[in-house]
Amino acid sequence: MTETIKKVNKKEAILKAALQLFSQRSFYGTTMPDISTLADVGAGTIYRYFTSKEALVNALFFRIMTEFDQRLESDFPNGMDTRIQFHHLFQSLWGYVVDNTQAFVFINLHDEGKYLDERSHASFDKLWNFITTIIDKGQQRGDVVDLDPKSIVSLVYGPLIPISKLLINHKYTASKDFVYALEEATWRAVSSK
Amino acid sequence: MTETIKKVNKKEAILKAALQLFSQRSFYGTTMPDISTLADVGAGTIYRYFTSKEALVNALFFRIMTEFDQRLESDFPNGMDTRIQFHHLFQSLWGYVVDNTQAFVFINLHDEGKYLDERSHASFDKLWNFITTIIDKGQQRGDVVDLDPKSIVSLVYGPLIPISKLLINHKYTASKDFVYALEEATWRAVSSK
Amino acid sequence: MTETIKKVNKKEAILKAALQLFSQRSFYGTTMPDISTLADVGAGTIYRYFTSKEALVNALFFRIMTEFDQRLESDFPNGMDTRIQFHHLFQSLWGYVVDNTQAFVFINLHDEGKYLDERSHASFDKLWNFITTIIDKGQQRGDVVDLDPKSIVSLVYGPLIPISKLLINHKYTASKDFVYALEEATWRAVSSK
Amino acid sequence: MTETIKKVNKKEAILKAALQLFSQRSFYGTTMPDISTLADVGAGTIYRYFTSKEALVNALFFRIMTEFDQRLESDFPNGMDTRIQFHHLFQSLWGYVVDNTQAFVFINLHDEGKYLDERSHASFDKLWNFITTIIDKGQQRGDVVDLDPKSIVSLVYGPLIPISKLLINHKYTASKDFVYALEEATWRAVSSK
DNA sequence: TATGAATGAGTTTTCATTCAT
DNA sequence: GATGAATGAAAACTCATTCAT
Repeated sequence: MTETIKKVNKKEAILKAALQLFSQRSFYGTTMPDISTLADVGAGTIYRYFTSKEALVNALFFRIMTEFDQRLESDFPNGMDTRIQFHHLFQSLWGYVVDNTQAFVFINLHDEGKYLDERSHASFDKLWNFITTIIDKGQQRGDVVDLDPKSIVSLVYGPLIPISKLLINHKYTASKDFVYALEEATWRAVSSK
Repeated sequence: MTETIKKVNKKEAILKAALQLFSQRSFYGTTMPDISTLADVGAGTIYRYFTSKEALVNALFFRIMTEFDQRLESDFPNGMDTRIQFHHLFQSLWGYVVDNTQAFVFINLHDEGKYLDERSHASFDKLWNFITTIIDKGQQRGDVVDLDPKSIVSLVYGPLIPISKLLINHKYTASKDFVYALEEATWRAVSSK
Repeated sequence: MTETIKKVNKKEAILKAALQLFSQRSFYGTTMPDISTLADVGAGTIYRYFTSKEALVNALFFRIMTEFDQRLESDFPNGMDTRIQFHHLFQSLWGYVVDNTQAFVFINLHDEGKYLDERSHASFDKLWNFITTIIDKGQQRGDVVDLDPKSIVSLVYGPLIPISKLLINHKYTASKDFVYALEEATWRAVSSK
Repeated sequence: MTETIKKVNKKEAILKAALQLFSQRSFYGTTMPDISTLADVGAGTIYRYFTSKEALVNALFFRIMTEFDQRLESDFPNGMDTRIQFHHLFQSLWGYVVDNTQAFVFINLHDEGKYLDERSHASFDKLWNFITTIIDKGQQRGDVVDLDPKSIVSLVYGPLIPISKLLINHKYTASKDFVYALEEATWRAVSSK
């Protein structure tokens, strides 16, 4: 029992430390001893839970993408109005970034890393595809402007990248009202009229 | 003559190789031999032109930011209508990214690096401030929506980040008409009316 | 226990190897791989105990000077006759050089090195000052010839430098009687009559 | 003519710069670019006069030892009284060290270097043997104390080593009277009576 | 199971030497 | 002859990973 809890705690401590350091210093800029020190475990202990540094980033990346995707997909108002769906999408996207800024920074710093494996790439694509599909359907209904779907996703997702950097550096705070105003602005860009 | 040309060529070859590798593999993921091999110079030669690996990224970052900023600022229609100014800004931004995709990817991968020196940071801030000022003035004239200027800059600048990754991977092509349509969409997001 | 012993052994093995190589080939003429090979440890292991090559010479220099100084100062016949004090000084000086010839060669090869830190310099000065003080007091008592103290110290200490080189190369052996005869000769040089 | 002078000047400039740097930083601590910069010649120019760095130290060492030896041997009062001969030896030794302190420091820092060739070693031995022979003859005449000749040479030569370091650092000045007093002290050590 | 000392391959950097001008 | 840019072998140092405890 205590054993299991401890085990979980160590693994979680390692993942937490890794997230913090990878998002601040990038994959190659972070050393395994850095992680073990921050996680307060022995250097060798990391290798009990992850076979290599690459395995560690991949585990982290996959977990984060999965959580992120679940946040977007859970309670998604399927079958409802495009505007309602967009509202849900936008708010869950922003909600995730505000609550998990470090994780979002981590994603955008690492999504092109050549150390990412198939599964990690797939988890990234899954989220991206989910958003694309929503946009797609909106276009089919004639509610969303007729542009390449990837561009439209970029209009929605892209602004979060510089903003997440501002949030991390505490140069920015996102109030509820603010996010609503941004949603309106983004919807103006994206809606067919 | 030949002397000077050669010298310039070596330095340029090193900068070109460094840009390519840094934008693909990041700063720490790129080794000096990687660069010297791609630039087709001896490993020691890099150190004739740059005192260290850090000095090299900084020289590259500063040069790129300066060129980028000049592109935005040159021929800027000062004193003209906000819409015209926005048009110029959007088109020069996109023009730069389309023509220098690698450089743009490089910027977004490195702008938070702790190896960047004061001058590099200042060159980044200069461009960001230039855009912010344009937005600011538009707001003062009542043409731009009343939101935190940093958010508005993010709405304009942010989408280019995922798009530049798509451009690099040839998963995307930006036609003239397309960029015009995107400008319209972005203007809808940003304009107060 | 075994842990501690091993640890001590590795550090000591490194210091021993460093002493041998530095005294034979000088600081810059000795490479870290040379040292690690002779000490029979991995190249990286040296850096677990010493932060840099400079830190290693300094640790070695300080340790040697401290031991040397303790040898001279321990059991020093304070308050006794100048001749007795000179006897003690001369014998402990020679005793140290005969027993630790390599260390003495090391000292004289490195005492002017610009890689030496404050502490190392201070440890060298401490020994030199100790000898100078003895000579000084002898002069005050009128037992030692009236010459600049540094010169007198040089008359006592200087001859050991070429002799230590001869000892190292086994071109010389210092018997007890021999050292007594040299003490007599040196005393004739140094005594006021 | 001018050519030849220039040539001589360049070679001399190189040797002068090498002497200064080698005596301050030792052989391995000095780089060829350091020397070429101080000599105010191109890096490649050194190789017109000396085939390698080793050849350069050896040329320098040999030249210095030869000059030093000539100073000792020239006008040596052969056939005269031991005391007179000792006077000449001591004064020419000190005269050389005072006039060429850097050269003397250079000698003592490099005489054991493994980069020295046969000729350099021989030039060092020649001087040492010259002194030894004088001592030897003095012993045969019964004027010099009966000790191993190498020890006696060390008594005469050794004190100059710490003193040359003091002279270089301007912590010491050797007046005529001073050197006479030191000669007296040294003669007391060395004379059989 | 957890540790962290030890390792050596790989990284950044230096420098003796060459050679085109 | 003189130069100094260019080189690459070798140096100092780092760090992912292993393994004895």
